[in-house]
Amino acid sequence: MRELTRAEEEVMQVLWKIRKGFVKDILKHFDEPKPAYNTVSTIIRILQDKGFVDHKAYGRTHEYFPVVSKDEYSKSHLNSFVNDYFSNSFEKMVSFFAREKEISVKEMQEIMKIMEGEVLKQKAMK
Amino acid sequence: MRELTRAEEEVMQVLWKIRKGFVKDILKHFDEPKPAYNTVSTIIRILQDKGFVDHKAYGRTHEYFPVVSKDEYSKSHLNSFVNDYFSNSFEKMVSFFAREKEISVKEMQEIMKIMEGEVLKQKAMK
DNA sequence: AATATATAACGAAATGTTTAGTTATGCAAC
DNA sequence: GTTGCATAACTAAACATTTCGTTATATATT
Repeated sequence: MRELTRAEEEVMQVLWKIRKGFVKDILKHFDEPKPAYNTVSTIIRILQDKGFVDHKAYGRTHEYFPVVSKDEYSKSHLNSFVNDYFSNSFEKMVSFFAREKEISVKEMQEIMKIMEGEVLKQKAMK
Repeated sequence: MRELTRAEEEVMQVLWKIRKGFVKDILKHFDEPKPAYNTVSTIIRILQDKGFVDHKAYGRTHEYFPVVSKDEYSKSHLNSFVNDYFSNSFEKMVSFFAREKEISVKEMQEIMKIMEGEVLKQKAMK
């Protein structure tokens, strides 16, 4: 999957949040100082070319929506990251962060509970 | 922390791997088609300006080494990612990937073992 | 010392990204 | 229908990144 540049990513984050919208809707969600209308419009056009968004036309105005979901992009992005920084081992990545104490005991236990649930689900499927 | 561009990141990956080296050493670790010597040299200079590497001079030749460790950069990069894509919740990120079945039962159990170890360590410290 | 070699610094061209002015077109208000 | 308004398309300029040829300089070789 192509990578998003900084500006493109910001537009995508808005679209993922609002699900669909016209350029002016997207613009509303930018913090000050807001970029010019045309700046957002151009980025949207690039995102269309790259296949990240598409639009539905109402006469001359276009309502844009994501074609690539935030989940899909997250997945691809994190997989590359884990590949480049943790020799493709998700396990190494998680344990690195556990050791770095970025996550508290409570959080770790919460994660473990979720993972136990997944383990059971997968076993049940056999 | 500043972000690394694509080309910069590739040079850093080599430096992190070899720990220190002259431009020609870095060049050796690139896959074909290798970039020109000067391309790597220029990128190294940019990385020095950005504070990611420094060098030790032996007369006119420079031996380069990372100033920012791979761990530091990983940490900063993943924190931004988790912030942007999982509302800053590491837990959400892990459980998303568990659900996506990107990790096998075996791997999850391994991660759980590591995390249990961390939980115990942290409790012991109290 | 003269020449060759290796290196970093410099400069510049090619490419990619970001920003926004200008233009053309359709729609609404009059 | 003419005017004004909103919009997307087009265009171009500013800026950033990537690539590498050229140059200057130090060191090694003869």
